[in-house]
Amino acid sequence: MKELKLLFMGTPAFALPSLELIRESRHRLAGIVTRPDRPRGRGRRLSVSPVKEWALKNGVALSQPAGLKDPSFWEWLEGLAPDLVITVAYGKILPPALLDYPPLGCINLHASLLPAYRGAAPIHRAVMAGEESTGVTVIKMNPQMDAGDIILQEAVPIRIDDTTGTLHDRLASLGARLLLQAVDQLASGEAVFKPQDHAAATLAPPLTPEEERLDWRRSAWELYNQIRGLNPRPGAFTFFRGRRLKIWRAAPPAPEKGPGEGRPGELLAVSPESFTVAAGDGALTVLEVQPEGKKAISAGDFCRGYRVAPGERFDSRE
RNA sequence: CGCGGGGUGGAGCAGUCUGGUAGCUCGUCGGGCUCAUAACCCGGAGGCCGUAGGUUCAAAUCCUACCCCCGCAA
Repeated sequence: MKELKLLFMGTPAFALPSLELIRESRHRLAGIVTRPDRPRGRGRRLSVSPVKEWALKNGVALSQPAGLKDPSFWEWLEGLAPDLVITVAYGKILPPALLDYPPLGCINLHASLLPAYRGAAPIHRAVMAGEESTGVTVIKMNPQMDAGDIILQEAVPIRIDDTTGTLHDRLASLGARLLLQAVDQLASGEAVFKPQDHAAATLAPPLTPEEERLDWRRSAWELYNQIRGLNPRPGAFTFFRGRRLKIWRAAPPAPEKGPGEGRPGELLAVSPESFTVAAGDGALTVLEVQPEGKKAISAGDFCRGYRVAPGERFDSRE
């Protein structure tokens, strides 16, 4: 099997297991491209991507081009002359010139069973939709987003208590193995390319703040899936006593709960470890919350500290 | 200089505006009651009120600076 010279493009933590496996592989990691540092968070401090940190720690050549057509980037790229470009959650579309540049092309690891959930937020959206399975896919990239031919694909069950966080970690490490397998297949010329069924494609665009808002008229199950889909970030929110309250964790709703008592959003019961809110269908037992400006606390601490009593209301709006 | 909330016994909060004995729901320890308990009753321990300085007869509370935590927006 040929040893390939690889260029890796990625930005968030999802890419790290892939980087680790590549580093340990027979192939040569010649360079890493990640998004430029940008002012972020409170106070507008400069943020460094997880992939950049990894590159610095491991001493791999790094480039952070503002645009992938920049002459300076191309100078850098031609100096490396990679056989294959790998992208894992890079965050930008690659221009055709770049797709065509490496002899073996560009491949991408995506966290869904393509053609389902094309786009930036496949894990969040799969969990929020209550899917029972998802997966990872390695494709040969083409000019359209996440639409290239499939090289390898593997399904993963979504457990009832999975959050986006737990699923993310499993998909990242499974994806890393699948990615490396695909690289090996390309190196040996054994890779098989299977076109996607574009008619079956669905989209997973970035989340909007509005999608983090809990609407208590929805069913307990929909709310449960929304909450775990938004954990560990950005979190689902509601309003309590006029202030924002994030709901970080809830219990899976009881299987058979009809149109419960109480109006949607009404606090039905308080226990030492949780509180239960009426939903449009059934009721949701909340386990962990975070008042605006405070740290996350257990639902029990919340009820004790804030003297929460049945009959109070959670509102979708302030 | 993006906007804003907060740091009070082990946990979560009130008290700060209107300075004057450190409070609430829990936990914990000891005792009692009960077939039983997330039960109830009685009693106890545990706090330099984020740090430093200032004002004052007196500061958790007012003023100044700093440290730390968090929400929104990007």
